Amino acid sequence: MRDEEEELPSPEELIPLSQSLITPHLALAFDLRSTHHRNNGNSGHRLPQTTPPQANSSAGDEPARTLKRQRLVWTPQLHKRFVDAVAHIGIKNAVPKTIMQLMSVEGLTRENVASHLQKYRLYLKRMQSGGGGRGGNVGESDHLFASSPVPAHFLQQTGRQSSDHFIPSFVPLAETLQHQHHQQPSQLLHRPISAVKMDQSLFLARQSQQQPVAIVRPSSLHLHSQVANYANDLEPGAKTVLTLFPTRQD
DNA sequence: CCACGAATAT
DNA sequence: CATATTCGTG
Repeated sequence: MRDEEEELPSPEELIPLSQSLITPHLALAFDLRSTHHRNNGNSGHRLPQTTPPQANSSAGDEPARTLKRQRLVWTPQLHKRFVDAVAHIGIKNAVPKTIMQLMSVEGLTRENVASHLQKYRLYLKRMQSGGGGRGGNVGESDHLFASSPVPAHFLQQTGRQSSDHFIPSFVPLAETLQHQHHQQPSQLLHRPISAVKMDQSLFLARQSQQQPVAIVRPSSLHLHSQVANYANDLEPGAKTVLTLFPTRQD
């Protein structure tokens, strides 16, 4: 009944959703002083990321220069959101933009998702290639992906069947989410999250590079209704999947 | 022109 | 190896 996932069920899991990318500055702060729940209260941080390499010098709302986007670190939690999103729109409809919207992670770009999606697909493929057998598939390299259960239907389909079926009506979640509590980005960071964990340090540690890394942390309120719901449904063995999408495989 | 995705670069 | 960026295609 239970799977053997869950590497570190940190409070973050329990915390509602919505995560935001925090700035490199903060990331560095974490890196330097590990165990400190320094009130980063700093909410004034905006993502340097929204910076298209060029143009935009007019509107005056985007810093637009001098800052480049940091490498995004996909934490298990973030990946979970990713998988949840993909699972619910159906892997068939899972394209970067849609996924990005469903995830509702501030600062997440389509490119970020596209890149991750590409890798995720490879992972799924690899998994099929020897899923039950031993032999080199699913190795140590898949840690991240292994941290989230694969919704059962992502695989297979070597043949190309009609997986086109009904797409649940709650798909437009993205928009629902947005008009639910859409707060301004800046406000999201205002929360005095007490549960900020240091797993992030782990990820930072993996980065031997000197480039600043953007990490994510669970933020505060914000969308928790529906997203949370579908997150629960992820558990296999329950009523799950059928409501979500076609379990068409043969 | 935009978005996707495979290939390629860092 | 993980993520970003490029590039061809639809």
